[in-house]
Amino acid sequence: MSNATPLRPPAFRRSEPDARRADLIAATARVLAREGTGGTSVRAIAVEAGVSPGLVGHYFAGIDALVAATYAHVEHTVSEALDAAVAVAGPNPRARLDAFVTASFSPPIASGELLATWTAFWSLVRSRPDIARQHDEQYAAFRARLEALLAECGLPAARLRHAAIAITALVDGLWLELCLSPVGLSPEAFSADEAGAIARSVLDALISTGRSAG
Amino acid sequence: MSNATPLRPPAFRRSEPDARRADLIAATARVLAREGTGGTSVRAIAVEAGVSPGLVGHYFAGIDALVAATYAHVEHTVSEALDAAVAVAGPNPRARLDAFVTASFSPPIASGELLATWTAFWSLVRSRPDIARQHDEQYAAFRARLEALLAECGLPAARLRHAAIAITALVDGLWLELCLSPVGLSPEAFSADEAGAIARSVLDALISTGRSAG
DNA sequence: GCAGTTGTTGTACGACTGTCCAACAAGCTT
DNA sequence: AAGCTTGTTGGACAGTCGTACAACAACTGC
Repeated sequence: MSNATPLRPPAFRRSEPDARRADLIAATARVLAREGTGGTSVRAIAVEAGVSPGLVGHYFAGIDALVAATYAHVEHTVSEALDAAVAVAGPNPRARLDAFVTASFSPPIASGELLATWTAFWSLVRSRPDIARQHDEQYAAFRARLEALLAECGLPAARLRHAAIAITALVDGLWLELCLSPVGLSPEAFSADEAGAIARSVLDALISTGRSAG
Repeated sequence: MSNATPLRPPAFRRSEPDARRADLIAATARVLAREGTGGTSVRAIAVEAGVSPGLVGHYFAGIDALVAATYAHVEHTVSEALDAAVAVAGPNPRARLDAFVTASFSPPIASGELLATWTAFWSLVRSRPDIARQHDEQYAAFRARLEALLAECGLPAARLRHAAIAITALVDGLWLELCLSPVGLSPEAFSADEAGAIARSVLDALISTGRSAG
């Protein structure tokens, strides 16, 4: 007998709070992508993360808070992808703007898998003031970046706000429809390339109008 | 003793199937508006409609089918409101287009109460092929009407498709943000009037570009 | 090696979900 | 007035939901 108490592997591993939080958020994003809003529950997330269901409650006040944190994380990923696309576009202002909208309709941003995260979050905005505030902040940040890019292109300051709202809405609307109707499934659907071309042509129209008339 | 069997009012009233269907759909719309997506259940809808919960299953295959029917009905209402706005705008093509976008941001279309119906529907699109088809059809109809209005304005046929996609996305994006951030609650939020002005200025840019360049 | 800390487990709990169906009754037909 | 059709009821059903909590165990510091 070499060992009276057979040494078995640990039943679980401890994690640093931040790492575990990140794990749970990533698991939530995967479940939302795979199962959709309706199939996303505390238990499904716990299984996906390989932890006990009780742990979710230990790190997040509730399922709503977890969804909100997941939205914040996904939006952060999107922001980084957009910044990276703008950075590689070089110094030309218009090229940077084009890179911004093109990236908005390319993976990993334009992916039907992200849609459930957005709809789940939107469902909470109207009933939860704290989540409404989170939405406002993230929307404001998104619009501010677009305003900066438009300012670089020489758009007069007086038109910046409306132009940024317009392009944000245009990109959001195209992105939403792109996620809802992936090309190939429906005969009328437009492709990511088309969405980019459309957004760029609206940018053309807005910027040239601004220059000739303002 | 006037009556051995006291005559009591009927315990319930029968309805024509179509009328009852319409009642249930209207009740679903109200519950979605009041309680949000999360609070919308078969029982809540039955209470709102003043019927027994079992009746819901008698008329609709499931809660998903009822949500889809509610979406179809609300979108029909929206379409009629848009048509009415265009009709009263008179014969001038550009005035008709302006009326279209202005109405898109006015009651009863731009109302936060409608948002839950849309998010609930969007949540079903990716997992239910039949609902995806319904979305494609209603989106195509929406875009077709916009194409007709743009054609009246003299936009060349080659640019009609992209212009209609652009304006549809722009209006959708503005509408969504308008519902998510009612002006007054957030300092940066834009108003319905602003949304209309923004959409009309993009129309200006698109149409004038089309005329001068092609 | 032995506490002490605390991340983690697993389950119990009550409330709620969607679906189903046998019994009932409203209103039309005869 | 009696019968029939069928819209309607109301509860049963199995399942899932989110949350709470006592017990357990992995790791830290001693």
